[in-house]
Amino acid sequence: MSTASSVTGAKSKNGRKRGSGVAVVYETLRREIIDLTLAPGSPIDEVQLSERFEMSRTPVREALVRLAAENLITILTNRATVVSQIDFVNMPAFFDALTLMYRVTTRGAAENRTEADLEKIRKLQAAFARSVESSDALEMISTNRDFHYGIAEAGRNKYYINLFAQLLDDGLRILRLYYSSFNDDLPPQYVTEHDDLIDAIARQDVEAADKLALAHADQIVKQIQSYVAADRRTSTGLSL
Amino acid sequence: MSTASSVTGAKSKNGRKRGSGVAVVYETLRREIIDLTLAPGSPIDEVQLSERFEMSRTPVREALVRLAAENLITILTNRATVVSQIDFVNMPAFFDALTLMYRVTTRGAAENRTEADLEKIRKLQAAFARSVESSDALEMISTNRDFHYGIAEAGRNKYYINLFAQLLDDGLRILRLYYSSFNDDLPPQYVTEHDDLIDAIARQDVEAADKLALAHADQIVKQIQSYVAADRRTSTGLSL
DNA sequence: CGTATCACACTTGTCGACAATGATTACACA
DNA sequence: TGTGTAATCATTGTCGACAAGTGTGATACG
Repeated sequence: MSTASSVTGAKSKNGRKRGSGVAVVYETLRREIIDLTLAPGSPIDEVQLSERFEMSRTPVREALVRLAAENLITILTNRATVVSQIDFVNMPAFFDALTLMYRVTTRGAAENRTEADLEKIRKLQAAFARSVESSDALEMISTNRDFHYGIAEAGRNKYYINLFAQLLDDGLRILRLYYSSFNDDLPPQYVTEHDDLIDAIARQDVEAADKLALAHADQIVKQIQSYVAADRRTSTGLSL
Repeated sequence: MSTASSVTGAKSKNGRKRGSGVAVVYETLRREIIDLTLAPGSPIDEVQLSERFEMSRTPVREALVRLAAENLITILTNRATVVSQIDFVNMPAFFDALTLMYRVTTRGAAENRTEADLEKIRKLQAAFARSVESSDALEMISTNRDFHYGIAEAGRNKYYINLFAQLLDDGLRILRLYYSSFNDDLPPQYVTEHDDLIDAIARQDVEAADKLALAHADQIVKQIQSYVAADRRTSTGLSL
């Protein structure tokens, strides 16, 4: 091999493999949107992105189309592309769907989990517990999401997994928006609730898992609601 | 206005408005895939499509990316793009999700329906009844889908609406695959069940609506299962 | 001083061409 | 005759450039 770029495999002059460009842009932007690194409403400039990722506008645009399909960005034809706003109007629908998916995925996990699933879920829970101990709110949000996503995967229903992922990511944006509010008072009972959830799944007690998931969901919904209610920035039309 | 193309609005030389190309390709292909005009596994050629729709490959590719995001086509990087196969392996998950969405959307409709919703739903049901009377199986499948989608819209939960739409479309492909099987024996009780459903939604009886939706879903699931069970083409590994 | 109109600049949508990758075919050798 | 290899071909991924809208700012007028 004579090209001076890397050890692993054949790459083109840009240092990328042929079809990988879109994926990089897609995943990077996706992460940044969910992280709120890109604030809701931020304009997205194609040329700027193509310069940043060192590729032409074509693959960038394809990545944007994918993000728009997931409703993470909004493409205004012939006008501009912006990061999608957090939808406070449909909040009740969001809570409803989130609660249902918490329940259904947990039930599914209790029914279908393998030993390997349990092991993975326990690892995710350990990561969550660590973040709680170290009072790292941002890490808590993220590991909590991963924990429940892991449970959903054990349920093995791709329809539920996909919808749940979307809901969890939407929730991530909301929580990060308010994360400073709960920087101090961490809810340590979440760790216990997670442990109970794992127990129910382990002994395949579907009904118990369902009840615990419902209670857990209610808890989370109420917490988010209290943040939103305490913040009247978006609800009132009073600007300045 | 001096350009010699049309009356309504300014169009470019192709007779299309600027950002509309992608949408046309997307919607046309989407329809053809769901209609099984494009059979599962069919290869999709970009050049061929760009000739057919009289535009360059770029907008065609963007439409394909959107279709791939909905899992209607499968893009094999650097290789080929094909119409996604109907997934018989995940059939149980499909039935599970379909049943749940039938229930949840019907409940939602019972809770939130307006008079305008009811009127629309009744019209959709009338269309369904007409197709049953005329023994038009393909039309039945389609109007039945529209009827339940209309109910979902009355529930006003975009998360449920989106998932349900995906499930209904997946189901459409399966039903069309087997539609010759029920060309003769039409299930007339479906019309009655739909009427009962409308009644429950009209008087906002959530529990009754739920029960009816569940029974209706079971009915449909069993019907599909019987088609699939009667056809061993895909299940057995015996080729030829 | 406020408002309507026009021209300019900027961003997006589309195009045609080139480059890279995988499949196919022909061929050589065992 | 079967198998491994190399060249050819078709198709996809990417690029740079052009065209068509939109927003903005300057200018003229009331």
